[in-house]
Parts: sequence; structure tokens; C-alpha cells
Amino acid sequence: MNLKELSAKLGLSPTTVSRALNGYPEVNEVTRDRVVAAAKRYNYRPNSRAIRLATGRALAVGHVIPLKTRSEIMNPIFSDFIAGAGEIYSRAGYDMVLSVVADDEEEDTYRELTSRGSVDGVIVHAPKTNDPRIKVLRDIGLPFVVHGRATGAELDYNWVDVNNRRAFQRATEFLLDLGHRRIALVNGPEHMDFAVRRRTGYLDALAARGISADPGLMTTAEMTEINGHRAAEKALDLAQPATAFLASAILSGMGVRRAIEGRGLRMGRDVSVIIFDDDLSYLRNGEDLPIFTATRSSVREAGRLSAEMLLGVINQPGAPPQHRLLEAELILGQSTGPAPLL
Amino acid sequence: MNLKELSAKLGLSPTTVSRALNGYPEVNEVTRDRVVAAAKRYNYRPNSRAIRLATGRALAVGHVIPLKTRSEIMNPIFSDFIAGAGEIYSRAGYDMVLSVVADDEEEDTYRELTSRGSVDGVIVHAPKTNDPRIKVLRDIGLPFVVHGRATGAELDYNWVDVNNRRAFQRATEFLLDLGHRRIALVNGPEHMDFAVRRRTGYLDALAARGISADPGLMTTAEMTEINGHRAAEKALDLAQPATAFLASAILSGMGVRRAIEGRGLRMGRDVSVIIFDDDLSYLRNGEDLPIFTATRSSVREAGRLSAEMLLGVINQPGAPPQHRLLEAELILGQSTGPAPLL
DNA sequence: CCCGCCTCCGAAATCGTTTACGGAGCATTC
DNA sequence: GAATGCTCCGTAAACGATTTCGGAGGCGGG
Repeated sequence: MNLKELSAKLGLSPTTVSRALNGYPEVNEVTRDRVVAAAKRYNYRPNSRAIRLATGRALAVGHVIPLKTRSEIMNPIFSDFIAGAGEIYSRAGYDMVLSVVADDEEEDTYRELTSRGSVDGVIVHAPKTNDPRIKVLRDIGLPFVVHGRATGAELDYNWVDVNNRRAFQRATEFLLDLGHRRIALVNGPEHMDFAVRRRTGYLDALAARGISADPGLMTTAEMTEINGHRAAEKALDLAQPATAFLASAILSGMGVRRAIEGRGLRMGRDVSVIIFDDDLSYLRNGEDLPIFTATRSSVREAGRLSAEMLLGVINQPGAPPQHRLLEAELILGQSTGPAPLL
Repeated sequence: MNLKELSAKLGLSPTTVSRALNGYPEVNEVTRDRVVAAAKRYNYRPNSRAIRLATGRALAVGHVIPLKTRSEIMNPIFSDFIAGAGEIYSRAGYDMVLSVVADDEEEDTYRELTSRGSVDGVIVHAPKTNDPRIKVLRDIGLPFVVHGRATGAELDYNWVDVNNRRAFQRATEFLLDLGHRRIALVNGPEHMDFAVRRRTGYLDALAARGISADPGLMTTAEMTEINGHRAAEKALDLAQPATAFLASAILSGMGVRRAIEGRGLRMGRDVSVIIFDDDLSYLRNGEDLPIFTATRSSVREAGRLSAEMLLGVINQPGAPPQHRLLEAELILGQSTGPAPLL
């Protein structure tokens, strides 16, 4: 059942039927009702392919995912972010198209997507410091929103980000207030922008108290359980071992916990741990009571906000760049306590 | 730069240019070369919206994701499966569109997707026993492939699945061979089809040795670290505690391990653990040496196979239903050993 | 020489919508 | 009573490709 057939059944022109269904004012209300009723009755749904061609819009947004052997982006964050964004898209009648491409094809993919007209905008995931994708997208003229920020980008752009620096600064201060002086940082990969910001926050807090950072207490690696475990082992083996940990992800935190308990120590009493909790649906930080004290910010919510921003940008081109800086909340769990007296 | 402009520049008709670029035989090779060169030179890329309308194909496949508050589908599996499938799609020039919808809207979404013509086929995720979606899709006539199987479906359909029953049967036998008699099953939610099959495998292996299953050793819940921990605590608290565990996911297994080590026991010596390892990119089972003994089957590979099957089904309608049953390999890690002597 | 076949190309319809433009009918205004 | 404006609807041209149908020209065969 297409528009022509429906209009024939109604004895109207396709124009009027189209206008009636799309809410245009130049159609009598009684005919509109008649049209709407018939559309429902005959189960008419406009062909999206035709709409897209006629309107020149793709009614779709893209998420480009570089398929690295190193798994940076295919990370636990991803599915929850997608879930949040997808919620907004489907509500707005937009499709979400995912492109999984080889690492070096990402730029080409953006060009393809625009010149073939398959998307109206994209979300940029996992920005690195000085990320080249931003310039490329600006040059192409494809609307985009970055989930995170890319320090060093010369041009302004749309982004949604968590205040990573502040979060880790607060977390560090909290540990310092508890008397901890040997605080280990179990950070993510530091070519990622968020990881740099978190380190900065950590260092700022230490500096503010006149404590010099110990490079031996700082590690950077992909945020897996194993890496967390390894980093904690190392920090606990030091002559002056760490009494507290700041972990960039709940998985790292789980590794840290395992290292602590593996030594017969108790987390929250002997050693304190704070994690960054993205509030993932299948990696919950406890149920009623949080296990880890954490800086928490829902990545699903970030997905929603990014999607909303992108749809806004698409529908009002020429508007000034938008920014949304979310503050992570500091939630108290069972993994922190006063520094043990020596 | 569209087809008309390009053909004007070449002094040819749009027809010939289209044919030249699409490899039709009725065009002289020298003109074809000329056309191809010009297309590259002017950076011409055919508008996908127009192609879709003209050919009547969507050149896209859908993945419908019910957005449950209970997070079943938004699970760790998801992103790796998507990565595998997306690889195949982009190689074939297909788009992958994700629809995140409320639980009760899934059927409507399928109808919408077909009648609006936005996809050529879909992948069905996380089938339950007697899953209603299969009948719906058959009725609609939309090509689909199920990742997993739905016991009790009356009609035949396309699927890609792991031999879950066999995997858990072998794992159980392996533990029995090591002398274990109190083997706990830490299963996933048993309205999911794969969970039922795994339980069957477990029970079959026990029955074959004349061991009656102890309901107190069997738990079923979402596969999180916390639930794994809880289940293990319970099984270790029994009067006759478990000496071995069979966990349905690596996350559950991590919880089991924590419970074991929390009691000062050592995994692999005092208590054995086997997990089902989906080979997730960010939840690796060790690095060189596997931590857990495991039945392993790459979910990313399953994504690839499902996508290939779906594209095949789309391009040869009317072909008989296809099936692909993958066998999980049993890999030896450090988490299993002979049952302790009493 | 004519017919038929093959090679190569073009005109025009088609896919199913949206939308610019115009026009009929009626009421209002001066 | 003519001009103007408003309401409501239709004609036809887009959108940018594919595809059906057919035709011009060259070549070989009878």
C-alpha cells in the first residue's frame, strides 16, 4: 500500500494525502481525519526510502567503530552508550547505523557516508588527544558530536563529556583527607583524552597538598581486570606500598581488589580503592550498597545527551558549537577507609 | 556530483555511465575505463538513497534490541557480536541499523521496518524458549537469522548457535574425571534458551555416571560478578560443599573465584572452576595462559557467521533454512585440578 | 544486396515520496 | 461590484539512481 493507492481509495490527490498525514495546515480537518483513518485502516506506512530521497535527508545518524585488534573501542562502555543514544534516535524517528571499519579506514568512511548521503551526522567515539577526526569532519561538513573531548583541537566543536579531571581530583582529595599518602593511579591508556584528564586531576590534588607524585605509583594500560591486578601487585610490592588506589574502571578495580584480597588484606580497611563507575548495566557496582567508593557518571545518560545534541545540531545547522560537561558524583561505598597507621 | 552531472561531463547518457560503473557487459571497455577514471577524478559516489529507491532494496540489515530495565540483552556479548557482524556487512556494502526499543514494541518494530522498507533482514538476539518473535517474522516474511535457538518453535528457521549442551556436558565430564562429585552449576537465566541447554548438558553428564543432581547446587540468575559470588558462597556453605563450579560466563566465574579466595581457598587446588568463555575482547580469560579452564567459543565469530548467513538468505530467497552449530573447544587453564581427598 | 546478428549506446519510464506553484470557490472590504 | 485575501486542493516537477525498450551502425553470411 503506497501513497498513490491510498489516495486513489480516498478520491484525493497524493499531495493532499501526504499533507494530511504530515500535519500541514492547508488541509481541512475533516478530510485530514478521513485520511488518517484510512491510513490506519489500510495499514499504510510511508516508504522510508522514498522519503529519504525526496527530502534529501538520511534520517539516520552514524556511529563509526574502528575495528582494532587492540580492543580500545569495543569496550564495555560501548553497548551502554549505544543503548542510551538509540533510545533517543528511535523516539525521533531516526535510524542508528553502525559502521565497523578497519582502523585506517575511518576517515574514508566519513567521506563515504556523507557523499553517499547515508547519514545526517555522526558521533565520534573515544577521542584521543589531538584527534585528527575532528578536523576531517569539519572539512567534510558533516555534523558531529564527540563523546569526550580532544585536547589540542584548534577548532571548536560539539561535545558531551564528563569532568574527568574534577572527578579524579575530588577522589584523590577524598583519599588524602582519609590520611592516605601513597595513592596509586591505575589509569587507562594515556593516549586517550579522558585518561590524561584523570591523571591531571590526580596530580593537581596531590600538588595542592604539596605531595610529589611518585611515578612508581602510576600505571597506564587498557582497563581490564588483569591489568588492574597487575598494577596493584606492583604497587603493593613497593618498599613503601600503596595504601590506596584510584582505578579508571570497574574492571580494573576488580583486579585491584583481587590483588588486595590475595594478600590477605581487606579492602576498605587495609587498603582503600576508588573507581570510576560508568554505571554499566551488566557491571554494577553492588546492588543496594555500592561495593566500591566511586566517581559515578552514567554512560548511558551520556549516550542520550550526545544523541539529543546531535539531533539538535542536525536540525539547526549554523548554530554555535554546543558543550555539555557532566559532573560525576562521588558515591561512598565499602572500599574506602582511613589510612592504616604505620 | 551526481550521475547526471558526471554523464554530462563525459558526453554520455546517464544510462551508459551507470552501466559502466556497475559492470554491465553492454558497454565498450574503452568507454568503461573512461567512465571509471572520470568517476574517480570527480570523486563521484552514487547516492545511496536513490539506489535504494530505484532497486527496491534497503541494503541494510537490522538488529532490534529490546531496552529492558533488566539488562539481559545489553550484555557483554552484544558489542563483540556486533563487531563481528559489522565486519561482514561493511565488506558487503550493507548498513547495520540498530533499533533500541521498549520490550513490548519489538514486534511492532519488525512490522515497521519491513513496511517502511528500511531493512532487508534482521538478526534475532537472545532467543527464549518458545520465542514468539520467530513466528512473527515468518508471518511478516522478513528474512532473519537467530543467534541461538528457540526450543519449541514449530517452524524451521535459520540459526547460528553453539552446542551449549555438549559444551557443558564435556565440562562436567571433565570435572567428574578429576574426581569431583559435588559440582555446582552457576547458570544464566533459564528462560533463555542457551541456559536450558547448558543445564541439560550438565544433568546428562551427571546422569551418565549415575549421580543424582542436587538442586541445592544449581543456581540460575543474570550472569554478573555479584551473582556468581553469591551463588558460590551459597554452594560453599553447604554441609557437603561444592568442590567444583561450572559457571555460564566469565563474569560469574570471577565472582566464584572471589568467593573461593575470600575463604582462603585456592582455585585450581582446593576448588575447581570451569567457565563458558565467549572470548570477549575486553574480558579476556588470561593472556598467554588461560586463567580459567573453559569451554570457549568466540561470539565475535558467531557474529560473522550470522551476518554471512543472513546476507545469503537475503540474496537467495526461497532457499531452505540454514543451520550452523558451532562446537566450543575445551581449553585447559589454571582453575581446575583433582578433587581434594576428604 | 539483403537479412540478421552483435555491439554499443540513449530515451524515457520507474521507484514512492515531497513540494513549488497555481487555481477554484467563497467571504470580506472599500 | 471589483479587488483582495483566505481556505483547500490538485498538477507536475523534483530527488538520483536503475532498468526496459529500442535503435544505430558494423559485420558476416547467404
